[in-house]
Amino acid sequence: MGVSSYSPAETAEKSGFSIDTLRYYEKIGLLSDIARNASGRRVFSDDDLAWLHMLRCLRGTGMPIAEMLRYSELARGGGETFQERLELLQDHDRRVEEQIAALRVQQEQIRMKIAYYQDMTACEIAPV
Amino acid sequence: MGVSSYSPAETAEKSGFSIDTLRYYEKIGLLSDIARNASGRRVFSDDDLAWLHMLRCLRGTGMPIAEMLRYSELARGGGETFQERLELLQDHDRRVEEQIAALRVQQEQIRMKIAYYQDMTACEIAPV
DNA sequence: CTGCGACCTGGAGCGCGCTCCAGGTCAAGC
DNA sequence: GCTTGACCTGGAGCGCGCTCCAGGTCGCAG
Repeated sequence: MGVSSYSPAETAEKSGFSIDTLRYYEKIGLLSDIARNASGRRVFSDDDLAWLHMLRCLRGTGMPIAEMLRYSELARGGGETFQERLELLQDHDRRVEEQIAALRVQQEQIRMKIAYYQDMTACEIAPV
Repeated sequence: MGVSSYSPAETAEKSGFSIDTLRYYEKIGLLSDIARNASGRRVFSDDDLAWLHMLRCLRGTGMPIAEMLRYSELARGGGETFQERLELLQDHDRRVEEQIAALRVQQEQIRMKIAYYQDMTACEIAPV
């Protein structure tokens, strides 16, 4: 069972965001209500980590900060906003799908080039 | 049969790069020996378009400009550099593969969230 | 001969997403 | 009591990859 309370350094390590980025995200409103201890230092909870994990998925799949901001505003809005959050994620999912498809197509071209160079270097190594 | 000679505007349209980007690429050395007509305007050939297509694949799969520069230096080096070009592309291909795999994993998480919201909104629409 | 529009150049500016810095606070260890 | 080190703040700076701008040239249509 985890401790359910994490220092900035631990949170950075677990979330994959740097401490600076965590502070930045709090500043711009991607992270809200991060607890503080008596001396004003941030104390992250398991919920915060779960939220950071979600942010990581969104960023990692190319969602711009502005849209993540929209999503976190919705998340603060409670159950009223489930439908909107759903639509936002579905739109994003579609873009991710397109992104992967485009990568595959371009990767295929690159692999054709690789095959070409393999032929070329094979010729050099064992000519005629 | 194509005309095999293209204005900057045509080239931009066909390659998907903006005219400004084409100029920028020439300036930094990603494009070399672009022909000029009598009045100093760029004239792109089918070879140039093929090269731009390759650049598009590389950029589109996330290769940084610095590495594309390395690749174009090698390309200028002739047959001597096939082996190096091959290795560069193979390394990149591996990174693209990892990138796609990472996208898939994160997409899966997002889809779990989508499923969750779908349950939630289903409940709201038809409660109890 | 004039106007227009596509093009040229060098260089400044921009948007994004962090990343770094100076100067300060606090708690624990020696 | 003093040092150390993790943390705090507001704000400046940065790297990347373009994108835009001012001022100029050229060739063709009217």
